[in-house]
Parts: sequence; C-alpha cells; structure tokens
Amino acid sequence: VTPASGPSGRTGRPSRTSRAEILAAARALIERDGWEKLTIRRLAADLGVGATTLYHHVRDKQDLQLLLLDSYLEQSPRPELPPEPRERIITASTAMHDSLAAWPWVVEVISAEGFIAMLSADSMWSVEAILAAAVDLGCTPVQAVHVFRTIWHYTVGEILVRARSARRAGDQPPDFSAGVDATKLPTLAGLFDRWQDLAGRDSYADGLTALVDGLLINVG
Amino acid sequence: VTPASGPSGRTGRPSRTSRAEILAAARALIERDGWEKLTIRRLAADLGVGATTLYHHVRDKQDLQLLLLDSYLEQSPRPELPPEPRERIITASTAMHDSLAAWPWVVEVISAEGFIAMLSADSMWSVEAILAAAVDLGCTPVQAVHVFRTIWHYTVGEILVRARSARRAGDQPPDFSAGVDATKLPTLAGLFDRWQDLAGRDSYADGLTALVDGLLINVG
DNA sequence: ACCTGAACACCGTTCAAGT
DNA sequence: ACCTGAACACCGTTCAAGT
Repeated sequence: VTPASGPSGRTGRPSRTSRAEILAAARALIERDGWEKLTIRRLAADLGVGATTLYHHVRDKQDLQLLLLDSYLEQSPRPELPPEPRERIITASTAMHDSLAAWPWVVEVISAEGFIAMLSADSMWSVEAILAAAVDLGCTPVQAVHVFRTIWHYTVGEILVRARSARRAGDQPPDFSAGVDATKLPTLAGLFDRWQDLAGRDSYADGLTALVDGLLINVG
Repeated sequence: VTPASGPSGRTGRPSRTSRAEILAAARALIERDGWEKLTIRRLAADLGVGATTLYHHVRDKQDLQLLLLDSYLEQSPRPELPPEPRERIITASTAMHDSLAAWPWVVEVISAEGFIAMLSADSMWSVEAILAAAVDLGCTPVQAVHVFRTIWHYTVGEILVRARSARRAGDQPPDFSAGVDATKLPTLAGLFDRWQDLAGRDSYADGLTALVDGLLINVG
C-alpha cells in the first residue's frame, strides 16, 4: 500500500522505527486502550517518536488501518475446506465472517469494493474459495462474481450491525414501545416484546444458508 | 430522541433556534458543503448562534444525525405495495434500500439493531410491510423477524460498500494485478480484468431476489 | 534517509456565568 | 429558559529544518 522502508536503503540516518514495529505497537495500543484510541499521535508516543515520523512509514491513518487489518487477516485461522462446492461456499464465507467479526472496528476499514483488492493474497483465500466453488457449481465467471458480491454485502452488513450493537451496549435498550404506533405498525407492535431477544441472536449462519440456496436456484 | 423544546415552555428568554430550524440548516449545510462538513461548530455558525447553544436542542452529534435521517426518511417516497406478499417484500425492501442509498452518509448513522427502534413510525412503514408480508406467507413471528433482519443486513452491507466506493472515487482504481498471485488465487486472477466492471454494477435487486427466494424455501 | 517541533486548521463537549 | 465565551482535551497532516 505504501512502499516499505526496505533493506535496500543505502545511506543516511538509521531508522528508529519500521513498519512492523508500528503495526505491533498499534496492535498493543488497541489491545490496551481500544480501537477508538488508535491515533497517530498516541501511537507515535507509544513508540517514543514524533507524530510526524509515522508519515515516513505509512501514507496516512487509513493506510495504517488497512495494513493492520491485512496483517490480522493473514494470521486468521483457515479452515479445511469440504469437497462439496456448496458446503465450501458456506465454510469459506463463515470463516471470512468470523475473522472480520472478531475485530469489530473492521467496519471503519472496509471501504469500497476496492478494499478487497488492497488485501494481500494470504487474506484473500476465502474470496478465491467462494469464486472457485461457484464455478464448480456451474456458474459462469460473471455469475460467480455476483455470488461472491452478494455474500460479501450480506456479511459486511451483518458485521456492521453487530459491531454497532456491541459498541453502544451501555446505552439504554431501545425503547420500542414509545415509537411504535399499533395502528400504523400492527405487526411490529405485536412483536416488540420479543424483538429485543430475537435481534440479539446470531443468525448469520441461517441467513447465509438461505442466501446461498437462493443464489444457486438458477445455477447448475 | 431528545425532549423537544415544546410550546409548553413558559417563561424565560425566548429561544433563537428550534429543532426544526437546526435540522433545516443542517440539510442546507450538507447540500452546500457535503456531509463530512457537518460539524456542531459549523452548523452553529450557519445559524448565527454559539456552538454550545445547540446542546440545548439536541443531545449530541449522533442525536442530530439520527434526527436528520429520520426526518429525511419520513419524506421519502412510499410506493404502492403489490398484493402478492413475495412481491410486497421485494418492493418494500427496495424502497427502503433506495431511500437509504440516496443519502450515502447514512452509514455513519445506522448504528445498532436499536437504530430501527429510534426511528419514527412514518419511517418504519417498510419494516412493517416486510414483517406483515412474511406473516402472510406463513412465517411465524420468529421467522418473520429473521426474514426482516436478513434482508436488513444485506441491505445495509450493500449500502456501506456502495457509499465507500462512491466516496473514494477520486482514488486510483484498485490495482488488482499487483496483489493477485495467479498461483494462490487462480480463479480471482482469471477474473480481475472483468472484476472492475462487474463490481461497479448495481446488483442489489438480483441479490435481493435470490435472498428472498432462499428465505422462503422452507416457509408456507 | 530519517526524524523533529512547530504550526495549521480544525474537532465535540462541559461548565460557570450571563440575560 | 435560553444563550454565551472560554476552556478542556484532543485530532490528522504539512512543512521547513535538522542530523
């Protein structure tokens, strides 16, 4: 994403920080103080360098965040893939989801379709697995991309909603009863005492299965 | 979301601003300078009041954003709903999607499952329509909520990805060829010259149809 | 090459005081 | 009731200068 300060550097002042050190310090900072406390200034302070020094190693804050996510994804567990293509899509998607969901702040980083293209090859195995399985099921390349993108959108959305729910847990539970007018919203009104409980459940797997089945109806 | 400075106010200094004025000014500011320029300080400057004055009318910045989204959603077009329940789900979901997609900055506001509960009744007609249609199709209440949540996650994800793609349009197109290793990622490598084009397409409707069909396979 | 402090141009929010 | 300025505690980023 940014040219690394490689070992080919020839002369001049020896560097006091490297990209690897920066990423390690960033991980430690997040671990210690939380994601929202990751700022260029704090990170530089942790490293014992001036804030502006970091701009020699990363392009900007977003670049830093992307590097961080990529290095995390690279070391995420990678499950054995089952032989059956449909199962392979489910397994790869779930692994992709679980890796991302484990880092709730991922939402601030997942930007653009281009986001995927910025990851390193080791982080993209799940993309490859889903595309390959779709092709095995008889999808054309165009259809396979559609399958992947639809799963990707669903996955990103689930993680966004999940992450925000978790973050504002300290808030009062949403007072549904206040806003819901039984005349205008009868079904919702009849449901709102159970909504709280249902909305908290992890339904990613169920939704994914339905989505994959729906996507494969007209294929193969 | 915050108690309004209602007409029941009795004595004291007459107010120079109201919530309605604040929201109107915020809309104008966004129109003029863009969403990212909406700050408490700028908004107050536009209104000709001190920045701190706004805290008498909204709880905080997030509250302001939520109020803004709600007032926008209230006035969004509301399509005629078809009689057939499956079509009704598609129509209501698409309307919900299109309303949200028209305001790309919606992503910063959609927080938590609780987000939905914070909207006013007029903004929630699509939620009601989807739930009611699912029940009409034979879903139990629990299943209907699952149908809605799954569609919601898909919709939110599509909008997140869409919004971020649009925002960073000035950036270089993601240079796929650099990162993609044909040995590790053969399917992806064989696709990357077409990926750019495919990723730009609007596939919300296709994905939604697949999702709804998948969700309804085991129902009714 | 690499690192630095100073500076620029901002933020959201609190609080004691004024009218 | 409503509004205020001052202050607190920060941000990301640029730039000219130093080693």
